[in-house]
Amino acid sequence: MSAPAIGTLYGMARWEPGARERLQAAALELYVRQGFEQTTVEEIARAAGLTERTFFRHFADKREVLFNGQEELERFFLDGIRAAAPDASPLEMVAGALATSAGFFADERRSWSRLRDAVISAHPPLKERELLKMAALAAAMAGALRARGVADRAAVLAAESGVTVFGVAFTQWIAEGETRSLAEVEREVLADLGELAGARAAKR
Amino acid sequence: MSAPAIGTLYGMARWEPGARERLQAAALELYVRQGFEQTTVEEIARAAGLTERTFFRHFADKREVLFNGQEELERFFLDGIRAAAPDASPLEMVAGALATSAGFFADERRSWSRLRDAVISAHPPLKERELLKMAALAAAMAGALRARGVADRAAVLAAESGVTVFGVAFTQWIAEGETRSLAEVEREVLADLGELAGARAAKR
DNA sequence: GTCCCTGATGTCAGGTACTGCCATCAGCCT
DNA sequence: AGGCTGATGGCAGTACCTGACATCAGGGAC
Repeated sequence: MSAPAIGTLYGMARWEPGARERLQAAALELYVRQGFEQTTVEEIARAAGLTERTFFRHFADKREVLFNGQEELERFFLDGIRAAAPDASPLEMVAGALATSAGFFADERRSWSRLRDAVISAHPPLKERELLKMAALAAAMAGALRARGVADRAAVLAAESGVTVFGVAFTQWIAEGETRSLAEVEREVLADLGELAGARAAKR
Repeated sequence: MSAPAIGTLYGMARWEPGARERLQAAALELYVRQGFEQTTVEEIARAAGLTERTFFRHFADKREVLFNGQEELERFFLDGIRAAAPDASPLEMVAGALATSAGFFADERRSWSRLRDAVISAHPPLKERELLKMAALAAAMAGALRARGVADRAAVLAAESGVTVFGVAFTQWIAEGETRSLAEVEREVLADLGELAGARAAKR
């Protein structure tokens, strides 16, 4: 259970460290270059200097290799909800989660995110996995909201709306020419949603 | 391209008609009885009196066999949007789509829907496919909203919110003991969403 | 009636994703 | 010195899915 000695000064490890990261980098690169279906797991593994068998020890399947920081992202969102004011409304808690989550996506990540998103959007199997991750995120947020005393129905609706806002904001954040931070865009989209729900006469 | 003679009085067709439906019924039954992963396509095909190869002529993959009426469901939603009043707000158009869509789920379908939903919810691969279908539905609705003059951002938000409401309402509709129609439940959930977005001080 | 076309199905071969099981072997601990 | 640990490799096997070709009843053309 102790952490392995990675890159000590006194000797090479038995294997090149960072196998997992090498696999992820190789997979993204290959998926971009030649498409998801045209890339075999064997190919990815060899590009990372490993075997197919080892690939499946690090990732449950061929898609999962592109979905890593999920637990961490989830932690950001949940922390945001837990840090909300005691008397905040459900949507305010979600707004807090969105604000916190933006910390996960620093500006340096933008172009990498753009690349990754392009690959995922271009391949339905990858899109499916992403949707599942987002659904899990929404479910976790709903749980956190319930833990804060929000009623069941409201918790689910608020959480799902939060994920929707995140998705729309994220798409805008990686759009060509967009320079604002994710947090800024999220605030704008959230405001749009409020306007949409509040408007009774406004169209277009 | 002409319709095949199904069940004429003058002779048996070369093959038992309704192959597609038999495959769907067999698949659902087997998925329920022994689980999705424990069921092979070969098994489904044999249960329907066909071969594995024929299964894949009717359905793109092992999951797709449970997702059939997608185009029809989509048509219901889109018709609802197209039928909305010219001066309706985006959310009102979505409300119209929801109301129309409820026509797709007559009360006789409720227990079948419950069974199908239980299987899908219990198996992540199936859940993934369902999420993809719902995302496609949202995208189609957003397109229909844009065609009605709704701005891009608002169209996407309204469409995604509509799908969220549909999902929550559907879950409630198939809940044990629920007797109201889907349309009624949808109205309630939609009202809850409005309350959530409009409330600035209301909690729990 | 004969011929040919159509279309749903079957058969077969093959590729790829994924899994179970066992072997290997550097580094660490005792 | 010896044994344990843990990441890896090798190999066999199952199941998903596809392409190519064969089969053959029904129906239309003549």
